[in-house]
Amino acid sequence: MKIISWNVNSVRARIENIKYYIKESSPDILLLQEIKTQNENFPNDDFKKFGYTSYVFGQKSYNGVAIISKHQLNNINNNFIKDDLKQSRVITAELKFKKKIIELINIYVPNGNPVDTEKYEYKKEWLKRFLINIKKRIQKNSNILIAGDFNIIPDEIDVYDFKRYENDALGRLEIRKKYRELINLGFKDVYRLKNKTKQEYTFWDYFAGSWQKNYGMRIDHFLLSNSLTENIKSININKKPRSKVKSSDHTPIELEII
DNA sequence: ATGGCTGAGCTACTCAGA
Repeated sequence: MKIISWNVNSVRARIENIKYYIKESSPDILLLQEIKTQNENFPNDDFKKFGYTSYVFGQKSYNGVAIISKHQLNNINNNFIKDDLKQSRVITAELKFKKKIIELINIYVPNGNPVDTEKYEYKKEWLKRFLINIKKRIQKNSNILIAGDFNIIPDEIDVYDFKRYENDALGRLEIRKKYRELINLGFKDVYRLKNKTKQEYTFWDYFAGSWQKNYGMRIDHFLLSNSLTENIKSININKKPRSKVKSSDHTPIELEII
Protein backbone atom coordinates (compact mmCIF):
# COMPACT_ATOMS: atom_id res chain seq x y z
CA MET A 1 0.00 0.00 0.00
CA LYS A 2 1.58 3.21 -1.23
CA ILE A 3 0.56 6.42 0.51
CA ILE A 4 1.95 9.76 -0.58
CA SER A 5 1.88 13.24 0.87
CA TRP A 6 2.28 16.27 -1.36
CA ASN A 7 1.79 19.98 -0.91
CA VAL A 8 0.72 20.75 -4.47
CA ASN A 9 0.41 24.55 -4.16
CA SER A 10 -2.96 24.71 -5.99
CA VAL A 11 -4.56 21.49 -7.23
CA ARG A 12 -5.99 23.21 -10.31
CA ALA A 13 -2.73 24.88 -11.38
CA ARG A 14 -0.97 21.54 -10.79
CA ILE A 15 -3.46 19.07 -12.25
CA GLU A 16 -1.34 18.03 -15.26
CA ASN A 17 1.71 17.48 -13.05
CA ILE A 18 -0.37 15.47 -10.58
CA LYS A 19 -1.85 13.29 -13.35
CA TYR A 20 1.63 12.62 -14.70
CA TYR A 21 2.79 11.68 -11.21
CA ILE A 22 -0.14 9.28 -10.75
CA LYS A 23 0.68 7.55 -14.05
CA GLU A 24 4.33 7.19 -13.06
CA SER A 25 3.89 6.21 -9.42
CA SER A 26 0.33 4.85 -9.08
CA PRO A 27 -0.13 5.57 -5.37
CA ASP A 28 -3.01 4.00 -3.46
CA ILE A 29 -3.75 7.11 -1.43
CA LEU A 30 -2.74 10.74 -2.00
CA LEU A 31 -2.76 13.17 0.89
CA LEU A 32 -2.74 16.64 -0.65
CA GLN A 33 -2.19 20.01 0.97
CA GLU A 34 -2.60 23.60 -0.21
CA ILE A 35 -5.21 22.69 -2.78
CA LYS A 36 -6.24 26.40 -2.84
CA THR A 37 -9.80 25.84 -3.98
CA GLN A 38 -13.34 25.53 -2.75
CA ASN A 39 -14.84 22.03 -2.79
CA GLU A 40 -17.11 22.82 -5.76
CA ASN A 41 -14.14 23.63 -8.00
CA PHE A 42 -12.07 20.59 -7.04
CA PRO A 43 -11.17 18.46 -10.12
CA ASN A 44 -12.94 15.31 -8.87
CA ASP A 45 -13.38 13.93 -12.40
CA ASP A 46 -9.67 13.97 -13.19
CA PHE A 47 -9.04 11.68 -10.22
CA LYS A 48 -12.13 9.57 -10.87
CA LYS A 49 -10.75 8.65 -14.32
CA PHE A 50 -7.82 6.99 -12.54
CA GLY A 51 -10.15 5.17 -10.14
CA TYR A 52 -9.83 7.44 -7.14
CA THR A 53 -12.46 8.91 -4.87
CA SER A 54 -11.75 12.43 -3.57
CA TYR A 55 -12.53 13.68 -0.09
CA VAL A 56 -12.04 17.41 0.00
CA PHE A 57 -11.85 20.05 2.71
CA GLY A 58 -11.25 23.20 0.73
CA GLN A 59 -11.71 26.93 1.03
CA LYS A 60 -11.44 29.87 -1.33
CA SER A 61 -7.93 30.94 -2.44
CA TYR A 62 -5.82 29.52 0.37
CA ASN A 63 -4.99 26.38 2.33
CA GLY A 64 -7.23 23.34 1.83
CA VAL A 65 -6.49 19.61 2.18
CA ALA A 66 -7.79 16.50 0.42
CA ILE A 67 -7.55 12.73 0.55
CA ILE A 68 -7.65 10.91 -2.79
CA SER A 69 -8.06 7.15 -2.45
CA LYS A 70 -8.40 3.96 -4.50
CA HIS A 71 -9.52 2.13 -1.37
CA GLN A 72 -12.58 2.49 0.77
CA LEU A 73 -12.19 4.96 3.61
CA ASN A 74 -14.56 5.54 6.51
CA ASN A 75 -15.44 8.34 8.90
CA ILE A 76 -14.10 11.22 6.84
CA ASN A 77 -13.88 14.19 9.17
CA ASN A 78 -12.99 17.89 8.90
CA ASN A 79 -13.32 18.73 12.58
CA PHE A 80 -10.15 17.36 14.09
CA ILE A 81 -9.31 20.66 15.74
CA LYS A 82 -11.20 23.84 16.50
CA ASP A 83 -9.64 26.46 14.23
CA ASP A 84 -10.47 30.02 15.31
CA LEU A 85 -9.65 31.36 11.85
CA LYS A 86 -11.79 28.67 10.17
CA GLN A 87 -8.93 27.63 7.91
CA SER A 88 -9.10 24.26 6.14
CA ARG A 89 -6.03 22.49 7.45
CA VAL A 90 -6.93 18.97 8.64
CA ILE A 91 -8.86 16.11 7.09
CA THR A 92 -8.98 12.64 8.66
CA ALA A 93 -10.20 9.22 7.55
CA GLU A 94 -10.07 5.60 8.66
CA LEU A 95 -8.40 2.92 6.58
CA LYS A 96 -8.76 -0.80 7.19
CA PHE A 97 -5.36 -2.39 6.77
CA LYS A 98 -4.52 -5.98 7.77
CA LYS A 99 -6.93 -6.21 10.70
CA LYS A 100 -5.81 -2.79 11.89
CA ILE A 101 -7.83 0.38 11.58
CA ILE A 102 -5.40 3.16 10.72
CA GLU A 103 -6.49 6.73 11.29
CA LEU A 104 -5.09 8.90 8.50
CA ILE A 105 -4.54 12.51 9.56
CA ASN A 106 -3.64 14.84 6.72
CA ILE A 107 -2.40 18.24 7.91
CA TYR A 108 -1.29 21.61 6.64
CA VAL A 109 0.25 23.39 9.62
CA PRO A 110 0.22 27.22 9.57
CA ASN A 111 3.46 28.79 8.35
CA GLY A 112 3.72 31.24 11.24
CA ASN A 113 5.91 33.93 9.70
CA PRO A 114 6.68 36.66 10.53
CA VAL A 115 7.45 35.57 14.09
CA ASP A 116 6.57 38.86 15.80
CA THR A 117 2.96 38.80 14.58
CA GLU A 118 -0.37 37.11 15.29
CA LYS A 119 0.49 34.60 12.54
CA TYR A 120 3.13 33.08 14.78
CA GLU A 121 0.73 33.02 17.74
CA TYR A 122 -1.80 31.25 15.52
CA LYS A 123 0.74 28.58 14.61
CA LYS A 124 1.61 27.97 18.27
CA GLU A 125 -2.02 27.79 19.32
CA TRP A 126 -2.84 25.51 16.37
CA LEU A 127 -0.02 23.11 17.28
CA LYS A 128 -1.03 23.19 20.93
CA ARG A 129 -4.59 22.16 20.08
CA PHE A 130 -3.40 19.57 17.59
CA LEU A 131 -1.18 17.91 20.21
CA ILE A 132 -3.97 17.84 22.79
CA ASN A 133 -6.25 16.08 20.32
CA ILE A 134 -3.61 13.60 19.18
CA LYS A 135 -3.00 12.70 22.81
CA LYS A 136 -6.71 11.98 23.26
CA ARG A 137 -6.99 10.09 19.99
CA ILE A 138 -4.03 7.80 20.51
CA GLN A 139 -5.66 6.51 23.69
CA LYS A 140 -8.68 5.36 21.65
CA ASN A 141 -6.87 4.08 18.58
CA SER A 142 -3.16 3.40 18.75
CA ASN A 143 -2.81 3.11 14.95
CA ILE A 144 -2.29 6.63 13.68
CA LEU A 145 -0.61 8.04 10.59
CA ILE A 146 0.00 11.80 10.51
CA ALA A 147 1.24 13.18 7.23
CA GLY A 148 1.48 16.50 5.51
CA ASP A 149 3.17 19.85 5.38
CA PHE A 150 4.20 20.45 9.00
CA ASN A 151 6.03 23.71 8.28
CA ILE A 152 8.57 22.52 10.83
CA ILE A 153 12.29 21.89 10.24
CA PRO A 154 12.85 19.10 12.78
CA ASP A 155 16.61 19.51 13.15
CA GLU A 156 19.65 21.39 11.89
CA ILE A 157 20.36 18.67 9.33
CA ASP A 158 16.96 19.27 7.75
CA VAL A 159 17.75 22.60 6.11
CA TYR A 160 20.54 23.86 3.83
CA ASP A 161 21.55 26.69 6.18
CA PHE A 162 20.21 26.34 9.67
CA LYS A 163 21.48 29.74 10.86
CA ARG A 164 19.06 31.42 8.47
CA TYR A 165 16.13 29.58 10.02
CA GLU A 166 16.92 29.33 13.72
CA ASN A 167 14.76 32.35 14.46
CA ASP A 168 12.23 31.62 11.72
CA ALA A 169 8.77 30.21 12.41
CA LEU A 170 9.86 26.96 10.72
CA GLY A 171 13.09 26.47 12.62
CA ARG A 172 12.65 28.10 16.03
CA LEU A 173 13.44 25.87 18.98
CA GLU A 174 10.01 26.58 20.45
CA ILE A 175 8.39 25.12 17.32
CA ARG A 176 10.83 22.23 16.96
CA LYS A 177 10.05 21.32 20.56
CA LYS A 178 6.40 20.94 19.61
CA TYR A 179 7.44 18.44 16.94
CA ARG A 180 9.48 16.49 19.50
CA GLU A 181 6.58 16.62 21.94
CA LEU A 182 4.34 15.16 19.26
CA ILE A 183 6.81 12.36 18.56
CA ASN A 184 7.08 11.67 22.27
CA LEU A 185 3.37 10.89 22.34
CA GLY A 186 4.32 7.66 20.56
CA PHE A 187 5.36 8.33 16.96
CA LYS A 188 8.30 7.89 14.62
CA ASP A 189 9.42 10.36 11.98
CA VAL A 190 9.54 7.64 9.34
CA TYR A 191 12.04 9.37 7.05
CA ARG A 192 14.50 9.96 9.91
CA LEU A 193 13.93 6.48 11.31
CA LYS A 194 15.08 4.97 8.03
CA ASN A 195 17.70 7.61 7.16
CA LYS A 196 19.74 8.43 10.24
CA THR A 197 22.13 10.95 8.70
CA LYS A 198 20.88 11.56 5.15
CA GLN A 199 20.28 15.20 4.17
CA GLU A 200 17.30 15.42 1.82
CA TYR A 201 14.62 18.04 1.40
CA THR A 202 10.95 18.19 0.45
CA PHE A 203 10.69 21.92 -0.31
CA TRP A 204 12.71 24.37 -2.37
CA ASP A 205 11.79 28.03 -2.76
CA TYR A 206 10.77 29.31 -6.19
CA PHE A 207 13.19 32.22 -5.73
CA ALA A 208 16.74 32.66 -6.91
CA GLY A 209 17.48 29.18 -8.21
CA SER A 210 16.93 27.50 -4.85
CA TRP A 211 16.12 24.20 -6.57
CA GLN A 212 19.23 24.31 -8.78
CA LYS A 213 21.42 25.14 -5.76
CA ASN A 214 19.63 22.60 -3.56
CA TYR A 215 18.73 25.28 -1.03
CA GLY A 216 15.89 23.27 0.45
CA MET A 217 14.35 22.08 3.68
CA ARG A 218 12.62 18.96 4.99
CA ILE A 219 9.24 20.14 6.25
CA ASP A 220 6.85 17.49 4.87
CA HIS A 221 6.70 14.45 7.11
CA PHE A 222 5.16 11.07 7.78
CA LEU A 223 4.71 10.26 11.45
CA LEU A 224 3.61 6.72 12.25
CA SER A 225 2.51 5.58 15.68
CA ASN A 226 4.88 3.05 17.20
CA SER A 227 2.27 0.32 16.72
CA LEU A 228 2.65 0.72 12.94
CA THR A 229 6.43 0.82 12.52
CA GLU A 230 6.43 -2.96 11.90
CA ASN A 231 4.41 -2.26 8.74
CA ILE A 232 6.91 0.10 7.11
CA LYS A 233 8.29 -1.17 3.82
CA SER A 234 9.92 2.00 2.52
CA ILE A 235 9.98 5.78 2.70
CA ASN A 236 11.14 7.93 -0.19
CA ILE A 237 11.35 11.60 -1.07
CA ASN A 238 10.63 11.66 -4.80
CA LYS A 239 12.43 14.68 -6.23
CA LYS A 240 11.34 14.16 -9.84
CA PRO A 241 8.10 16.19 -9.65
CA ARG A 242 10.02 19.21 -8.33
CA SER A 243 12.20 19.20 -11.45
CA LYS A 244 9.24 19.44 -13.85
CA VAL A 245 7.94 22.52 -15.64
CA LYS A 246 5.31 24.38 -13.60
CA SER A 247 6.08 22.33 -10.50
CA SER A 248 4.93 22.83 -6.95
CA ASP A 249 7.57 24.20 -4.58
CA HIS A 250 7.15 20.96 -2.58
CA THR A 251 7.83 17.43 -3.79
CA PRO A 252 5.99 14.22 -2.79
CA ILE A 253 7.09 12.00 0.07
CA GLU A 254 6.13 8.37 -0.43
CA LEU A 255 5.45 5.75 2.23
CA GLU A 256 4.90 2.09 1.49
CA ILE A 257 3.39 -0.13 4.18
CA ILE A 258 3.01 -3.92 4.13
C1' DA B 1 19.76 37.70 0.99
C1' DT B 2 12.84 39.44 4.25
C1' DG B 3 13.68 39.44 -1.63
C1' DG B 4 13.86 37.07 -5.73
C1' DC B 5 8.87 33.68 -7.88
C1' DT B 6 4.18 31.66 -8.07
C1' DG B 7 -0.98 31.27 -7.50
C1' DA B 8 -5.81 33.10 -6.44
C1' DG B 9 -8.99 36.48 -7.24
C1' DC B 10 -9.72 39.38 -10.56
C1' DT B 11 -8.62 42.26 -14.55
C1' DA B 12 -4.67 46.08 -11.02
C1' DC B 13 -2.94 44.77 -7.57
C1' DT B 14 -2.83 42.71 -2.95
C1' DC B 15 -2.19 38.74 -0.01
C1' DA B 16 0.11 34.59 1.06
C1' DG B 17 3.68 31.29 0.92
C1' DA B 18 8.46 29.43 3.89
